[in-house]
Amino acid sequence: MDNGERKPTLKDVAALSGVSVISASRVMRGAPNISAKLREKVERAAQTVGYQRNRIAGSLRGQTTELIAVIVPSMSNHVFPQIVDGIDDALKGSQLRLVLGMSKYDEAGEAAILRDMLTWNPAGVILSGLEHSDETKTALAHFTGPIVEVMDSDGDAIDMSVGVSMDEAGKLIARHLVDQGYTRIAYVGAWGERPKRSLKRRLAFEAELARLGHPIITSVILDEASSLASGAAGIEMLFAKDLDLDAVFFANDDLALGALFYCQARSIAVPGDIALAGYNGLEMCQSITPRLTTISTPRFEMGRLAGQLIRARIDGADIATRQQMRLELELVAGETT
Amino acid sequence: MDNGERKPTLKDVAALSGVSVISASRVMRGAPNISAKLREKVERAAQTVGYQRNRIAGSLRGQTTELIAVIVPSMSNHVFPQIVDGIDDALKGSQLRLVLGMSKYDEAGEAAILRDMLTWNPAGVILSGLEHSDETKTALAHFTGPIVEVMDSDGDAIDMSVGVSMDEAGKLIARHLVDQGYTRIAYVGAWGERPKRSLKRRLAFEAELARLGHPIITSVILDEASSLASGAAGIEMLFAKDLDLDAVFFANDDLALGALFYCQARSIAVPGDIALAGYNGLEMCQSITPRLTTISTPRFEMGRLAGQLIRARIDGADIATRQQMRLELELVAGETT
DNA sequence: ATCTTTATTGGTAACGTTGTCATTTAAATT
DNA sequence: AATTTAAATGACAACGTTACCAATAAAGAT
Repeated sequence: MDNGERKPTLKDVAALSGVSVISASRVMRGAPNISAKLREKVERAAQTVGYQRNRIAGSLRGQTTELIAVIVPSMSNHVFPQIVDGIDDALKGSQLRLVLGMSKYDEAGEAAILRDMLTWNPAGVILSGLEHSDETKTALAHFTGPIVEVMDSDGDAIDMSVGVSMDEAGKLIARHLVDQGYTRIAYVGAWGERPKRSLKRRLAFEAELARLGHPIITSVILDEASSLASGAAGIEMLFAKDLDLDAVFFANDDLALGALFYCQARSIAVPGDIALAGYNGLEMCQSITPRLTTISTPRFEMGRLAGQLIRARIDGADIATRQQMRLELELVAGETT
Repeated sequence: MDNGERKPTLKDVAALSGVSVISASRVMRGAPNISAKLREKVERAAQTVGYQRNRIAGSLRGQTTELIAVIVPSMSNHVFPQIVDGIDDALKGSQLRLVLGMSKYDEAGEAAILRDMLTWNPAGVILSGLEHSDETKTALAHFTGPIVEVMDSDGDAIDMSVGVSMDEAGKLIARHLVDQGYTRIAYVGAWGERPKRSLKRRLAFEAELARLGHPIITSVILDEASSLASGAAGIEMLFAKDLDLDAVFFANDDLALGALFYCQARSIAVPGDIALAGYNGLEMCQSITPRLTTISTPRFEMGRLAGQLIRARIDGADIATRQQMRLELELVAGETT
């Protein structure tokens, strides 16, 4: 595969087509004011020598890349892949590329990855959530490109943000459960409440329950990561406490589904014996019987908007539209509550 | 946040610490043979001016980046995110970064993204599957770094590969169903059998069924993407044909689960009325009741190995170990067959 | 036919780093 | 103490592109 020779450069293309290097450059990157004749000559020469642009060189000269740094907690999760998919969708058709890093829900990890990514001079940065370590903020202090924080809308963005309200989510579910007549309500979280937005959601949930006169009976926060298995473990733990609960809200659908399957396997009636609700609105929730009550979050859409904001600022560069977008949540009442 | 000044460079660090630029460079990238004194001076100066490496410049000079181009079909899928997670895991601790692209299951799209990515001079490339358009192969013809194709092991790799055998998967399920006494067996695929490896799996499945004396009754290939909903649509379509089937193998777990939920919602007994089997071994399969029979694929592990191969070749550069790794599949017999 | 304006092309330098080779300094050997 | 070897530092050039400005050619205006 390797013919041993070095890659053809603009110089080679220029030489072959008998034009200057700078003209070849202009043709290759589609700059304006190029005659058809010249364009054709250069394109043929490029074809012949097998020229490939060198974005590294271009980026050095131009002092900016077309790379977007994206840092998410993890990909083993149903949420972030869809965010990334949305970002990619928004970037389609541009020359922008995603550089991906995973923080594993660790704030120090996020800062380290971010610092590394900034050495590539990205054109923009996308982070998840609004809570970041001081290190992260310091690293971004001298970054001049657009920054979008995605997921959460309750708080101040470093630059721009696209998210949903954790506060609203907690309240929505609390009201729904009380409306349905449940009074002895519990909560199950996981992974030590990382990221922090799950904590915000829980606090809003608990506050609203209290306000409605049915304060939370107990909240269990597991150490393990969210999974179907830990959801099952969570509800088992609650049952063991013998608290006569009638409803449980879980930090996410994975946990809630795990609990639902746990109940189904043991013939515990849902919602007869216990009502269950989750958060995220995974496709799964609407396909199973009974359908899981949950809050549907616009994951793909958040990613897409984040990508669009970044792109708009890079392209148009027109205004430093420092904005925070809050998207709507939807309570999807299933048959588990 | 933007203080208006340009970013500090090695020149600034060198000036402040009173050493040469090249010495500052050596300290910053941890080159050998540096006196403690010099190192300390430089590091303090770097700290003071807030120096950040510029990998773009370094990459131009060194004619190589530390970027790994990864192209997968999509992220709205349970398979590829885990592959990516595995790759990231393997790259952890190195300076290598993932640049991600999505082909949307389109071969022309793959080639276009790949060409674009190659303009960034990546150190390595990871693709999914072994089937690629000529354009893709042409684009890679002059690429000198390591290339790993992940997912599939039935066929020739461009360079290296890590995958499982589609042929074996098809046979495993065929034998299992026949062993269990099923004789009137059907298949449901989706998304027009993209990527091609699902086709390979089906053909092996059909061939093995025929060999065992119970040729496939019918194979339905849906146009829509795989999802729980399309799985339900698939089995509904089969029932409508009134073929007196006793088992169905689905192209993946999403489809199979969709079919299972469809049956559960309609009190169709599984496996009494119809047996169902999927492919991938998602966590979900083992949590529901009845547990879904499926073939478990080592997704994270495939990604991890792909990352390790790339990393080994880049680091050690030691041998052009042109290898193809085939990982084991495991039939997970659940209660749906 | 001459003068402007605009479209098209070219030349030079610079982006920030590091490979290569040269030089100086320190350590080891005779 | 003189010589050899190794360690530490430095100078220079080059990686391939494009921003900036200058020059030329074409088109339009008078």
